[in-house]
Amino acid sequence: MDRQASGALVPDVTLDRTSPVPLYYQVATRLQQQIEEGDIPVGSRLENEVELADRLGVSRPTMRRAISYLVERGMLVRKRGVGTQVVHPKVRRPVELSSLYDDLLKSGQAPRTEIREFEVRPAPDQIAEALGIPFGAEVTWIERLRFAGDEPLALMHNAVPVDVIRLRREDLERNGLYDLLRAAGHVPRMANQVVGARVASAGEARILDEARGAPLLTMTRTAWDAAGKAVEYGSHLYRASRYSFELNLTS
Amino acid sequence: MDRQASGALVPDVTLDRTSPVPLYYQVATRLQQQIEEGDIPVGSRLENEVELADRLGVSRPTMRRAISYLVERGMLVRKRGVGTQVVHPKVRRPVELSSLYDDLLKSGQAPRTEIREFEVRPAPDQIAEALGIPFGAEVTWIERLRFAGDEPLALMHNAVPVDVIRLRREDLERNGLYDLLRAAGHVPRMANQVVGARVASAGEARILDEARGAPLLTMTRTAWDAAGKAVEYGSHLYRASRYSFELNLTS
DNA sequence: GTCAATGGTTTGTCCTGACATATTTTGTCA
DNA sequence: TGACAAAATATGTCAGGACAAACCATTGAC
Repeated sequence: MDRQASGALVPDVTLDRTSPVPLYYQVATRLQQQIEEGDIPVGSRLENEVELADRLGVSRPTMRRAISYLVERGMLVRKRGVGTQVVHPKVRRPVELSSLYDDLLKSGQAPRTEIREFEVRPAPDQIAEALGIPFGAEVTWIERLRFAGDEPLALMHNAVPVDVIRLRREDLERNGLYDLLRAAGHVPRMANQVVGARVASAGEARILDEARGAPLLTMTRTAWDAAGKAVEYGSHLYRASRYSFELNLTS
Repeated sequence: MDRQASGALVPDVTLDRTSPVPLYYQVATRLQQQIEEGDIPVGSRLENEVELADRLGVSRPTMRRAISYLVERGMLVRKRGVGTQVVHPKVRRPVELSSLYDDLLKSGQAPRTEIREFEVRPAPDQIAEALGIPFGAEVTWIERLRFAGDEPLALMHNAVPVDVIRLRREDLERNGLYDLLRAAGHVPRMANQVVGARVASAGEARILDEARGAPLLTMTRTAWDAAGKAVEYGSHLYRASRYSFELNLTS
């Protein structure tokens, strides 16, 4: 019997030690590729850490770190005394903080944005509190109507502190708010969302091209960047007939 | 000038090296306590890793691991060349996979459950597919009406594969489904949720004590345990007038 | 024949040591 | 005084070794 029997064969990978990309990350990325492409089948056991590290020419801590990375992302499961297994792809999808604009782009629909209101003004108390900024601090206040194709989809209200990013109307027409925030270095990393439902008022129904009394999804959100700075407050209305939230959660 | 000036003082902690609890976890837990109790103020910089490790009598990798643990939970932020800072508590809440039952308990309301249907039967094709089990495999099928106080709150439908847990009607009346799953060793770790809205049919309105046409929140969810085994499928209806989802997301 | 002990395999934890790299501060020179 | 260079400081990465603990399968005793 030979060591190969102990686990699925992980193909050799070429590592670049001169690259600024960390070794553990290179290993993790190749491993992920091979899993996604099916070179390492779902449910199969990997070779043990020591052998793997040996064969790839890295130390065991580095190998462990690469594996840990994939374990945290839900692709692998480790069991002490047993080994490391590839889990089912269904469970693998990463949690993502995405905006409606991103979602539409990904699903192949053409997002279009009509800006109905755009002004810099002091934040209302309730919003200042949600953002954790002083009462009366200035924010950019936006009302946008988001279309998918020709159909209106969502009526969105946002407040962004002016010291986070100086928004311009033109940029907002072409890009999603989250793209602009990311580009400005304020990557949204955490968010608190409340999702509810109510029926449309007459005015809302007219704007969204729905009947009065139609069900609407409501979402209010506060988002923070990695440093804990509040970057966005949003209060949105979605047509329930055309949109629903898809979420992937991890404990 | 003395080294103490380099960062906030982290009080000494007592570590138990004979305990089965890992050192890094002991360190992380004490650190978390001190942050939560305000001993280490929000926004302050910690001492550098080497000093901290030195003073607590652990190696730097162990210290780093403890800090990394808190960084992943969003309590600390590290910047290379700068230091480690305590972030604002608002951002800190951990992502949790909780059930409605848990949520109600936490918010101090008294949850009560009326079981309207309970049977073991072959899974409908659509549900079998969501769970990733063979067509016709047996599941426990449940319809429950959940009350908060005296008011009906949600009408819940669930399917749980029989090989995951053998549910009993009595247990479900006293406990939430997630508690039972946890106790059986199938801790829900990942979930895919779709949240939408629609108006109540006449039958649904009668059960939920709402008017016909009242807005309802809909949620369908599939949950998996750490090993990637599907443990639960749920399709729920919530009264929008009495309930909304609160979510904490991390990228 | 059944149950308990045992040994091998594998991951989990922890240590020491070293060098790399990003950032800020200090110091020097024009 | 201003700009650039160098040093100090902090986290990031990587190696190699050692022991602990959980799990599984086999062996052995009753």
